[in-house]
Amino acid sequence: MPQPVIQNTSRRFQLLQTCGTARAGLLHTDHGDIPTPIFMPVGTAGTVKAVHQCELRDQINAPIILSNTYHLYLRPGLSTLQAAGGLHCFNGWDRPILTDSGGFQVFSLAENRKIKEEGCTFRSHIDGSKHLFTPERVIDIERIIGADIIMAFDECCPGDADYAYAQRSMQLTHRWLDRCINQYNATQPLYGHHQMLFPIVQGCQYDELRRASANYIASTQSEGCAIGGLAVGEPTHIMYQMIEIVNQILPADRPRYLMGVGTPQNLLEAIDRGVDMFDCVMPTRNGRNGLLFTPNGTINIKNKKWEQCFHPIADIAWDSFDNPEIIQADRDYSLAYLHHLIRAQEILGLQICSLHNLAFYLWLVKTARRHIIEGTYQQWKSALLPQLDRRL
RNA sequence: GUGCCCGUAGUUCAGUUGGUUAGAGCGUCAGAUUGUGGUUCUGAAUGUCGUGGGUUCGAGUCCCACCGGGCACC
Repeated sequence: MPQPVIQNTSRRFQLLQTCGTARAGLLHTDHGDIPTPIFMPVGTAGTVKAVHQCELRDQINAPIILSNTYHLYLRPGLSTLQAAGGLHCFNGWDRPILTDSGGFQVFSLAENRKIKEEGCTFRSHIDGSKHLFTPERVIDIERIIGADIIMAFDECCPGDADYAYAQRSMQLTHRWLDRCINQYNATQPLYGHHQMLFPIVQGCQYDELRRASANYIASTQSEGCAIGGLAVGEPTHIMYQMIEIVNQILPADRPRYLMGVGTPQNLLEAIDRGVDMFDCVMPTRNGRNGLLFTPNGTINIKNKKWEQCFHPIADIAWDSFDNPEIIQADRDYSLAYLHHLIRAQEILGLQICSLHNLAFYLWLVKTARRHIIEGTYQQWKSALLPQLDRRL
């Protein structure tokens, strides 16, 4: 049986400039354009935790957010999402959305999973009920959610898997991808805007498998390609090596999305190796735990040293960096106050840290993009990396 | 005034017929967190065992006095 190919695709990605292997581009969706490289805030349950849509839009100008098929399917459920007219109408976000397929939850909720050729059975973390995700079912669900970019259903292999397991897992992911593509071709968007299907490269930490998977994904004619199964326990230099191998194969005229990554340093290195899109829970989850990312290093706001530091957040976080778009919260609130809010587990503390970190991540990719266009990316990266490693 | 109960880490408490270096939860101080459960995990610090005396090879534990808290009765 020949490998199925995605139909009704068009050129939605413009590669504008390269600097070494780093790329600056523009991805067009029916809900707006996305400059790349880009970081996509994670909004698992249809909301970026602790952040208002208006803050995402007006204060930090996030062009796209991510949401999760697995979580939305369980709650609020498909009938509500369909009745609402899709997730854009439901949550009021009128810019692009990307939905993850639930493949990662199969991996991360390992106790409850059972993977078969047909698909994956799992138990709900909410009420313990049993469910079956098949590639066809996941595409149907992603049609109902209505994101602009939808991810194929894959198996995310553990970072330390042996070759035999990694190979079987990759082959299963490819067979599931064929079924995703067939279902995608056989169905239509429900809400009148185009949905791009991104397949996912797997292959764990094995060069040969990564090459095979990248070639398979490249031949699908998809409008974008994702790299999965990284930052799952393997050493960082292996991750970078896998990115290099895969990006030598993936077509240059399509955006490349590195799933679930990562630290600010990871982003800079991956951008340098030709990655265009990122998502990660790190800025929001670590923010809720009181860790602030800044261009001068990280701040653990829970540390006693901040107890009576009455300077505005911006004075320390953005010291010696010229950023005209510093969020108002960074100017309004002191580190001492934020220290108090986080220790008192006040909701406002989670909001400030989450928004601050997302603002920083978006500043990082925006500034990276400017330096790619100006041809100074590598120098800028080399100067910034040691700063990011600092602890304030 | 009399009788009874209690006093152990910042806090709430455990601590065997007296037996190695007195423990736990929470808190504190740090660290981790990579396609999100405001989650979870890891490490560290912290004791005049109310005070003083006694018995004993050995006392948080038994005895006496005192101090502090609580309850009941007069």
